[in-house]
Amino acid sequence: MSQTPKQSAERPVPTSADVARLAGVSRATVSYVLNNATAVRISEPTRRRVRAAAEELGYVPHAAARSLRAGHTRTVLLPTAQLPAGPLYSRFSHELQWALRRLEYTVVQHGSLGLDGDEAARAWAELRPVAVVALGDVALTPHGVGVLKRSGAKAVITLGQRRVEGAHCLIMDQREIGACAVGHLLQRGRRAIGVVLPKEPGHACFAEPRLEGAHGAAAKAGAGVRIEPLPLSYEEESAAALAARCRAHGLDAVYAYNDEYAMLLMRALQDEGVDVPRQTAVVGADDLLLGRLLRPRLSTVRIDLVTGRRLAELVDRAVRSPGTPLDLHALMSARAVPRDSS
Amino acid sequence: MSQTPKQSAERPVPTSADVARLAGVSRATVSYVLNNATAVRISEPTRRRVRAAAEELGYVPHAAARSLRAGHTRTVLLPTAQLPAGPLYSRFSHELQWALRRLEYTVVQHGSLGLDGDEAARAWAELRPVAVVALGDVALTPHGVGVLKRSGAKAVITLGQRRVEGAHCLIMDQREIGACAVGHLLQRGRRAIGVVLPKEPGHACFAEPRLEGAHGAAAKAGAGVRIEPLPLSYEEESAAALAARCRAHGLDAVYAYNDEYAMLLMRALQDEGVDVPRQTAVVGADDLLLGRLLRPRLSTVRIDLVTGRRLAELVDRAVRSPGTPLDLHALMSARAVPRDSS
DNA sequence: TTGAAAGCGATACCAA
DNA sequence: TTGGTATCGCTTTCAA
Repeated sequence: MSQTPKQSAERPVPTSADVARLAGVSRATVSYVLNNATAVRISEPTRRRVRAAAEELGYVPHAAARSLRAGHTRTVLLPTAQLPAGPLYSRFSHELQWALRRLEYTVVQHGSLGLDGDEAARAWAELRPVAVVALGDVALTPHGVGVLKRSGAKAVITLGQRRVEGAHCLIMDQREIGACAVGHLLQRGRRAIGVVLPKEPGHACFAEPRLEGAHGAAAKAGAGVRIEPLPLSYEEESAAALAARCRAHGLDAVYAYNDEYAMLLMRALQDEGVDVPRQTAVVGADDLLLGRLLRPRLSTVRIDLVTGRRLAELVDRAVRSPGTPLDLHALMSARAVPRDSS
Repeated sequence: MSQTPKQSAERPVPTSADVARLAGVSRATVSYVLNNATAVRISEPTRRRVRAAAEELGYVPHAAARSLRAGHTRTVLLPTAQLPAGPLYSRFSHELQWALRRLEYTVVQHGSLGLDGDEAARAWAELRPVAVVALGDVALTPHGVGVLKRSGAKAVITLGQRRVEGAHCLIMDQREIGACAVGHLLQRGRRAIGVVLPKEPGHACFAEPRLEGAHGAAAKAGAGVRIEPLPLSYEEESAAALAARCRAHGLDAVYAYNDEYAMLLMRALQDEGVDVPRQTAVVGADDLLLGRLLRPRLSTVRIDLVTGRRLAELVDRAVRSPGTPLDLHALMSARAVPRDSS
């Protein structure tokens, strides 16, 4: 009857004014009804008319107009690094997004794409996000933080190694992982320890601090301990070459960055005729299920990361009461899980 | 001098009017200069004054205001499923986002969070996305597509099993993978074939069509071929139990959904004393590097997915010329990679 | 070459 | 209880 489904593809988006016209009320009333405004009492018949009109026209409010008027958004911006890292990280990021959505935030992913830190911050600020959560090694300068805050960001949170002035910083000390792995190997009596550094660029921001942690643990153990950085790309050939070098270097243990690289290297060592763990111990990190399937079972470092949900709550708190510092202890913890490869 | 850095944290976001005031010009001129308008000639001194003023105030344009005025956005909305699937998928999704950003789109992730298909579509339409790319098994009805298109979406693209009326549909036929795996096993003379179905919910939308494809291949091979669905959760205990059942069922081959589940099951079979591939062949899918490290090396189905970059180009084309159909052949292809486990 | 002003869509104040 | 209207920040025609 009153519908015109044939034109539906052509008809432009109805606005609240269209709804008002159809319902025979003012735009103000439409707004009150559709937003369930409590400060104003609208009669039940009017409410019904408005709702019916909105329904009939297929009215959908315009988020940009609303937030322009409101002066703020519910956008949480997640700057994304170039390359994805492992499964742990990817799960965490998904969890975080899901939890933020649950809290009624709109999640916007935004890579910097070669812009330098401050240009990127400017680009992000155009969206007027209420919060920015920088996960990886995203370049964020104090100036960038200032731009974002001035543009309305209630919270700028970084999750990483470095502390950035002006931002809430949740430090995730990857060094602990390297220290943990090497600590374990030292305890097992190993003294010449290789540390794998993935050649794939996305891993650098994790790999470097882990190596640093390894060095730290070695230094603490005193002289007579050697740490050897070992670049490795995620391919069988590279692993085979490295396995040969391990033997040549006389290493009696390797901490292989994470379980995937560890599995790769362990296989290459075995193919090279090296007895694991007798001659060379191998330790990974992440405690992947797959590591348990190898023989010998892969020793690893279990990383307990804060859940995405927990971080989302923190973001929410920071947004609601800016200024108060975030207290997040135990953001990340690591502990060695000895199995059979070390 | 003219700066007031102390107040920078308090000072509200400068608008183009502030820039205009400081530069001693009108807002129109500011807009012209900052957008490099070609239709209008502004004198060089004026340009300089405007730029300097913008710089000094730290002016950042307001994206919402701009798109409100423009009547459209550059937002591409990616509805996200509840749970992340494997590494292939995750890499693809990252690639896509990156490529879209490169094409100057703003990527917004937006889960449906328990809303039904049409409510979700309404929520998405509030953002007035110029395109919607639904990757997984996102519930999108013809009505939902209508809402989105009427709200200004130039392209609604689904990438999945089902065709949705009104949307550009890129069909990714997962059945091909199951068919490929089972076809390979049949060729190897196997006749009683188990097909693993992950119990983890995020995989259902891939697993079911793969099973269907397996059935199809079996049917084509004629009678005497048996397909047995095997639920498995991603844990060692579950795998051990399943391995025992495999033996009891007298299966001579298993297609294990993907390489991760295959690795898990293969180990359980071996622990159970089953000779792989002699007694039971095992095939995975995804061609993960790790599968090659096992002994026997894991046979697999290699899946060649369209690159994220390619899909991003397609989205861009659909946005620029709506109406024209998308031609994407070879969206996905699968082929068996026989190694030693089958 | 520049400025004044209309208007994008939604909201909230003030009157009626 | 409801309606008129100013406003958010920006772009773009039309005049000057």
